[in-house]
Amino acid sequence: MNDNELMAELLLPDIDKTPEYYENMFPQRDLKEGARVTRVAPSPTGYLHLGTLFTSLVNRITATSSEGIFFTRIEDTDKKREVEGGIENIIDGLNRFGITIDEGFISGTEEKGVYGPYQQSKRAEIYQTYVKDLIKRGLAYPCFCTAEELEAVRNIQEQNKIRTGYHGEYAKHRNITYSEAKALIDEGKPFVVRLRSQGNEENKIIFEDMIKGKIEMPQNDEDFVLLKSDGIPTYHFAHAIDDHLMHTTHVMRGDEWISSTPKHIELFKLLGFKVPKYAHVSPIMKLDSETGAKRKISKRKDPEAAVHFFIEEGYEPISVVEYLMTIAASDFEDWRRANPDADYRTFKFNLKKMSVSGALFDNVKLNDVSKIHISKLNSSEVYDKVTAWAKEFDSDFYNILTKDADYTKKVYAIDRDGAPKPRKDIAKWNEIKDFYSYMFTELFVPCYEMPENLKNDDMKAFLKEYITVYDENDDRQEWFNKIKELAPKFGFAADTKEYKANPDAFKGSAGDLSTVLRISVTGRRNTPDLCSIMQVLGREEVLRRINNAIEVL
RNA sequence: GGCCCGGUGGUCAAGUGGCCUAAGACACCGCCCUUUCACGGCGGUAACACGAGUUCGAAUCUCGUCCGGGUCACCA
Repeated sequence: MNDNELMAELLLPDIDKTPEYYENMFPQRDLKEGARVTRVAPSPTGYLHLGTLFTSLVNRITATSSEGIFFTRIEDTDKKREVEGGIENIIDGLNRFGITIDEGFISGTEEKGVYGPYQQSKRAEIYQTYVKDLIKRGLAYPCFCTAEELEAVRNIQEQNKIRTGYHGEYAKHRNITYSEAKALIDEGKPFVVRLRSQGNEENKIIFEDMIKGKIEMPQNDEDFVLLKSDGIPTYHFAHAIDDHLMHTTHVMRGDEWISSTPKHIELFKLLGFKVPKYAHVSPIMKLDSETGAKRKISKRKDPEAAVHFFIEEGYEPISVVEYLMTIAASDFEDWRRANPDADYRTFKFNLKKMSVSGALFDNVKLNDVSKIHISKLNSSEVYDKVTAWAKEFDSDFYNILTKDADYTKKVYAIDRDGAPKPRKDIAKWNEIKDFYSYMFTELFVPCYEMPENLKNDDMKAFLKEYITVYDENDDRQEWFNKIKELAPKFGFAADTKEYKANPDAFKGSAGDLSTVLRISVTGRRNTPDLCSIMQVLGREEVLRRINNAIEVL
């Protein structure tokens, strides 16, 4: 055995397999020409982040539009940051937003597919096998530096304005010999395994990013860590091994990874792997309320960073996804207009149409997308969704809604079922409670703020007269005709045009009178069609409310 | 600070040297429709960061400046 082989045995004595073993175990995928294999590789450190949802969507749709595979892989190599239930949070979140998973973790506990395990903490032996091979080939070595030593070196580098990092003359153990290493290990010193980088900072590396285009950077020359002292790999190494063995064709990830891509490319080449295509996705930004600056959306500062926020607010998952699609593909909105009812998954997604710079998260636009979606739902769909939401987040409201399901559905049917132009006014379910409060006696709060240009006596007289002609069976036309017929009796114009042509001749118009009625019945100036509201409310309740108004005025 | 990436209306953006007197969407404003609101229709306000250069011609190519973002870990 030569020194490198001795070193490999010294460092990883228990590893008895070779890379070939795994190469044979995970052969090429059998997919059609051009099929793209993509993945999302989250760390189970908390809730599903908006950015993760976004990149997952992009990965998913890229795979879908090429009839490829989209899989999940859990990057749990950092025990310190791991959170209880982290895998469930993320995978269930993805499922909830309709991001289907072909392979890998498909729920918090179930794995699917033959390229696993899909959890890095369970792949230690695989990584170590490849590391051992690298050591044998003289491309990796042990480093015994402590955190303090590394820190000290960095300080010196900073003082002397030298690029920080473990490279060149600052790579203390780069030339360590077998016997030196053996002595240290016999002393029980912990070590990491570092790459013996073959790169040179003077040389440029050029790679084609599928979103950003050509990127030119200095080659990596840092002897970065491959295996941490606990034998678990760093992200960089795990990425190279996993995406090679799982045959990922397109690595699409957040653009914070651009700067380490030269490391990854060096690894792929040294390992003899085919370098995947890279696509770096721009982050979703937000305007910082304090500084006014545009910055990456942050889990700590922004509630909407955790995707669960949208669920709590009562957004439809599909609305959020559709909104994200408008950010992901600049031609998506045009497509959507041309295909208003098509499933977004049939949209032909093109990475080239992705924005190079980060988009500001636009809640107003999200609401617009969401309103359009909800306007297409019928009353029983709305009923199902609202009650499901309320059951989870507003139990008082849930009880009110379900007390009389048929009644509640009738409420949602107003201006919706069969309406030629359905209302576009609800963006999320938590708005419903307030929006329709007057339809539920438990929530109704009377309010008699009448138009200022009208006299109380006139309004009172009108309402008194109105209840004598009111018929709950009137259709929309008859209903309004009655108000129009009453109008002249009190000095109001029956016709709006008539009133506008000669406003001084009247106290107001029939429109003003219907406003009086509207406020009496609902406590609001603005509501959906009043005639329908009164029909749903029923004669008894309507009369009760009008009589109350007469009393108060 | 080094290294990357970016900068078109308030926002998302189209744009690949002449078709740009710069598209569209959201938001905003006005008018119309109208029982209110919403919807819908019509119209409007509003942008190529700045400076040089290349060119007959630049939002588009080059350089510089400024601004913004990312990254420099035994974190991902």
